[in-house]
Amino acid sequence: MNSVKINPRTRKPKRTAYHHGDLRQQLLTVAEQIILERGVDGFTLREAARRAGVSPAAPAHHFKDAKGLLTEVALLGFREFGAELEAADQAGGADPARRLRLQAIAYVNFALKHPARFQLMFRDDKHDNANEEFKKVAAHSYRVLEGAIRAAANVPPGEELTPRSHGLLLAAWSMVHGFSHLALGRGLRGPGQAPLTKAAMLNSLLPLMLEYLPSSI
Amino acid sequence: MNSVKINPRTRKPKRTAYHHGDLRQQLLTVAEQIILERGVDGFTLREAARRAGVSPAAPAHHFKDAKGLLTEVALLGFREFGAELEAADQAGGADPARRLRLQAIAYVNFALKHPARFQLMFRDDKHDNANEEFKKVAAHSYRVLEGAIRAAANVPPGEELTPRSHGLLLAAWSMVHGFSHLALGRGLRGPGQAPLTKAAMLNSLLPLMLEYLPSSI
DNA sequence: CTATAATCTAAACAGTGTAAAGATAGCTTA
DNA sequence: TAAGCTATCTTTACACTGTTTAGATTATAG
Repeated sequence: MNSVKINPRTRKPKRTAYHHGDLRQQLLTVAEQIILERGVDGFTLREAARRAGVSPAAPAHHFKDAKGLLTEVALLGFREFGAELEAADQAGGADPARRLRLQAIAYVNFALKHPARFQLMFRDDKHDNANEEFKKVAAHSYRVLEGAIRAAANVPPGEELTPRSHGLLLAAWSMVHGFSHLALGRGLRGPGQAPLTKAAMLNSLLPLMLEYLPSSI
Repeated sequence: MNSVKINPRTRKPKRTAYHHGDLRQQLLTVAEQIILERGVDGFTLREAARRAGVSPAAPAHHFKDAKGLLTEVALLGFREFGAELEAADQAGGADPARRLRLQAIAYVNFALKHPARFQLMFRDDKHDNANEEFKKVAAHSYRVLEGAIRAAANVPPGEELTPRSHGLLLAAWSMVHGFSHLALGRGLRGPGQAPLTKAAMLNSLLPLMLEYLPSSI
């Protein structure tokens, strides 16, 4: 029962059969590869079709259009993102400051590990932000952060955030979000404007900043 | 001597003469209008040429290509951005914490007032980041912030930033940069996921966050 | 086994950036 | 003033893009 039917076409992009067999999944896969190689804006639907070995019109049967495909990629990204934030949060145990700090590291770590995915996730013009499922998973990530803030500020779930705790949330979120964006651009430089490796940004720069992460109200 | 020859073609996009007379400047103007109306990715070189009333190939004589034109727009944006940061810095007087806070407000204010320009400025793929003049003006904005940090941390110019002051810089920069990005996306929401006006984000949300702006070392 | 639905291809259209070749106008120099 | 040179612009063309339409093929349900 647990045996999985492995479709040979899943592996070989160059197929000979008229029907692909697993096109939807493979389009998601190659889309991710493309935005990784060429950036979010380097993505083209035709290139995705090409890599999947199908005609340019084939994707339309699985996704409304290019935006629909990218929406799905972003959605999957948010799912993983939320899960990693949650794991970090739980690793923090009962210490709210530690929960917040580990979430912050996980946030930036995700951005640097999956740069294209991360950028896509926050590029509203590239996906359908009206999509219900998308809004749901995005909101979930937000709520993981909110959870740690509530713990730090002693605001029980259900109650509205106080102005001060709201400020704390904004400060923490903006910090990691801004750092991630700067790190993925040409923003962050080392001494003498030298570009930095991702490892350097994560292991050297980020800890310096996190000294200033507001962790209590 | 000081009388300025006003070229009528500067105002009327629909021109009849073969030569435009002020095409370079007008392309910069309409480019800014286009990215404001349609977003950074909504920009097309042909549309810019259309609005300037010239053929699709005309812009090539003033800018290498579409990227070249956008680079110039971003460069002009950075010039104004740097000037506004500098003005805010000076308005802070001798109080380092106040200098930092006013710069932070100016940073976010610029992003919300010129959303398209701001997004373009930090979209490395949309402009030629090897351009020397561009690097210069971008670096200038950075140095205005650095100045306030040096004052706050008591690090004289010339000396390298201490790790702690470097962290302070990263924290402040990331905060305002991240807030700006979230504010321009669909990230920041009010109670009940309701979208917020720019005024609300600037006047209600931002001050809450700035309570946590690290202002001393 | 057949009808229907799902999935794909082929062809076409309007749009894009940019390159090449030619037209026009402004400017310099005699 | 006239000639020639250079800057500026147009026309045309090409290779892309996303998406639509009509038709081909295959899978599947009855």
